[in-house]
This record gives sequence, structure tokens and C-alpha cells, in this order.
Amino acid sequence: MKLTRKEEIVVVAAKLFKEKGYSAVSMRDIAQQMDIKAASLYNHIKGKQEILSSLVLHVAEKFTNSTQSITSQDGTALQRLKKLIEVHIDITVHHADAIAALNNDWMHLDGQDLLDFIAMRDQYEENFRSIIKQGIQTQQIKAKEPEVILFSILSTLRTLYLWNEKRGKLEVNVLKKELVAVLISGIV
Amino acid sequence: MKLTRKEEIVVVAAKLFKEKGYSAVSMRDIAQQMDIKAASLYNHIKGKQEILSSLVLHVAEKFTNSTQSITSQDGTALQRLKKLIEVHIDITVHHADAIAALNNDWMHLDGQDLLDFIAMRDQYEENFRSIIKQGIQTQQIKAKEPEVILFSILSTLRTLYLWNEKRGKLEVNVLKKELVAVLISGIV
DNA sequence: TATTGTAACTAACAATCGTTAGTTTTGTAA
DNA sequence: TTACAAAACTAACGATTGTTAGTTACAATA
Repeated sequence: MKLTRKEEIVVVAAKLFKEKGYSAVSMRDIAQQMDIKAASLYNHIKGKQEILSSLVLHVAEKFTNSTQSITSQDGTALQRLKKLIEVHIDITVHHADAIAALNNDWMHLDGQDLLDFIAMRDQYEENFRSIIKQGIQTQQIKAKEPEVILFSILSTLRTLYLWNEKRGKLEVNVLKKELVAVLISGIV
Repeated sequence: MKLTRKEEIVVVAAKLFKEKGYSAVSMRDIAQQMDIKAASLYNHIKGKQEILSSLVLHVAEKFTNSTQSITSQDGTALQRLKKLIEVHIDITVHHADAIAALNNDWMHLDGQDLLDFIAMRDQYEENFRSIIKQGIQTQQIKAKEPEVILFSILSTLRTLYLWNEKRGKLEVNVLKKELVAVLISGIV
């Protein structure tokens, strides 16, 4: 599919943000990477902030929608948890650069964009938490501190974008299978 | 113990870096937080870069030394892995802000500092990897992709600094015990 | 061929950046 | 009280920041 010029800018900017972070990337950096001058960017976007919010909010919605869909379908806690992990991997593989910004640069959103993001993030976390609690209640999951389990799994999933590059020959379905196994069954 | 003025600056800066990242924090921000003017900072430090390298390299050395010490002592792979996790938690609890910079702002180091950091990080990862491989060889650890196990555990440990604030009433020793259990034995 | 919209350009703006130079205040020891 | 060092200050520098205004090149359409 053909990208609009605006989408091209967002894609290019995402790569740069991933390397140095939003604040350390100038409009001139982005322009140079596209072989145009900085002022020309403004024919397509309103400003630097719009690049960030396009990037972050778009992928945040993906996460929110996916988890919402999983929690609304039926299934045991463990089935849902597995599905959640797989979906997270899918999104990561296809939007690695955007996820870098979501993880590291969300605090540079401003106004309503920032509020929207935080709301989505909290909702995502809450869905995750409720699945784990449900698993503990039905004794599918060992009764440990739910927060420790939540933190451990979420940390791994959120940092996955960093390892996806080195993933190399490891095929996506293999990655899913292995990661689900490690996160749920442990390593011993 | 009493901090030197330079150490005070580094501590204050670390807190700010954690919130917005190195690039988004100005010398005037740091100065304001200390109730002095930006120029006054230069009575104590050479520049902004020195703040970052003090912060990052100091805690990076702690990690390198700890893992080096663990791999040189004897013990099974699983004992070593457990110890590694516990040490990581200890350092995180005591240097949460510095670890934020280590995770998110290391790429803004320059010159020899950057090379030194990368060398330490690679060595740390390599030590970790060899313990896992040893565990697989001795069949203490289930034979999965070593990289997936390494990535999963390291991600959790590296992001721990974010959760340490919310840790709240969860005592350090409880956290250690729970996290070791989750990371090694899984949750089912 | 004339018109129009897209997308580039040059030039410049005010604000902020890290940093330096030179000076003054402050606290301590003789 | 004087002398000295530590640590603050004011003022300013050149560079870079995001952004705007006005203009030009080019392709498609009428």
C-alpha cells in the first residue's frame, strides 16, 4: 500500500525517535532523512507534536482494542493470557518503531493527547490485571502477588521491540510459542 | 553520609532525567531544582555530559562487578541465576534514578564514555547468557531458546526501576522471593 | 495552453540551549 | 578583623530549536 507523504514523515521520524528519543531529534534531522528542508515538512504536518501523537496514539489504540476484544470473548484466564501475549507480539513485530515511542516518549505528548494516552494505558493495564486475578481465583495461576506477575509479564512484552531486531531467524510463531512457555511455565 | 555539592547535582539531575529524559532536561531546569542559577552549576561540574556519565558509568560498574563476582564464585547455574536476580533487585532499589538513565539515556554518552558503557553492558549480558547456557547443559533449565529466556528475565529486571515506586508496602525481601519464583518457576 | 494544487524552496523569527567570563556574596580560619 | 576559598551571582556568547511567511518548481487537469 502507498503511503501518504504525511505517513512517510511519521515512519521516518519514528526510526529516528527510536535511536535518540523524541527530544533529541530535530525537525531538521527528520527533514534531512527525507532529503528535503525542515520547512517543507510543514506542508504535510502541523508540527513536531503531531508526529508524536500520530505515532503513539495510533498504536495505543491497537493495544486497547485488542485487549478489549480478548476480555470480552470467553475463555479461561490462562487462555486469555496466552492470547494477550500473542497479540502483543503480533503488534510489536509490525510496529516496532512506534512502540519505542510509546514506551519512551509518551510523556512528551501534551494536552488532551497526553490524557487520552494515559487513559488507554491504564485501561490496558487494568484489563491485564483482572485476567491475572481471575486466574488466581480459579487457581489456574499460583497465588502470588498479582502485581509481581503483572509487572514481570508486562515488562517482557513492552521491551520486546528492542529484541525484535536481534530476533533474526527466529520465526514469529516460534517466538510466540517460546515466549508463552517461558512466561507462563517458567524455565525449570 | 554527607554529599558533596557535585553529588547533590547528580542526584537532582537524575530525578529530572528520569521524568523527561536527558535531552529534555536543561541545565536551567537542574539549577532551578537546586534553587541556584544555571551558571553556578559549573563551579562543581564540567558540563551536562559529566552529569550523565557520572550517573550511568557509576551504576554500570556496580552491575559489572556484581555479576563478575557471581560468575567467579562456584555454585550451580540455578543458584547463580537466583543470586543474579537478587543482586539486580538490590541495586535497583538503591539506585532507581540512575538506572532510569542507564536504560534510557546511555546513547547520549559520548566518546570513550560511550565505548566503556557498551563494553560493560555487553560483558554483563554475556555473563548472563553463559549462566543460562550452563543451566541448559546441566539440564537444570528446560532446553528452550537461550535468547528468549535471557531476554525475558533481563527485560523484567531492567524495568524494575519503574515498578519500584509503586512497590509500596512490598518489602524488599518479599519482592526478591516472589520475583525469583515467578521468573524461574513460572506462574502455573 | 492556461490553471490549479502539491510540494518543494529561501530566509528569517523569537526562544531556548550549553557554556564562559567576570564579579560579588558567604562562611570559615587565622 | 582580616584573608581566603567556596559558591553563588549577572550578563552575555554563538549555536540550535520549532516554526512562519512568502515564493518557486512541477505535474496533472480543463
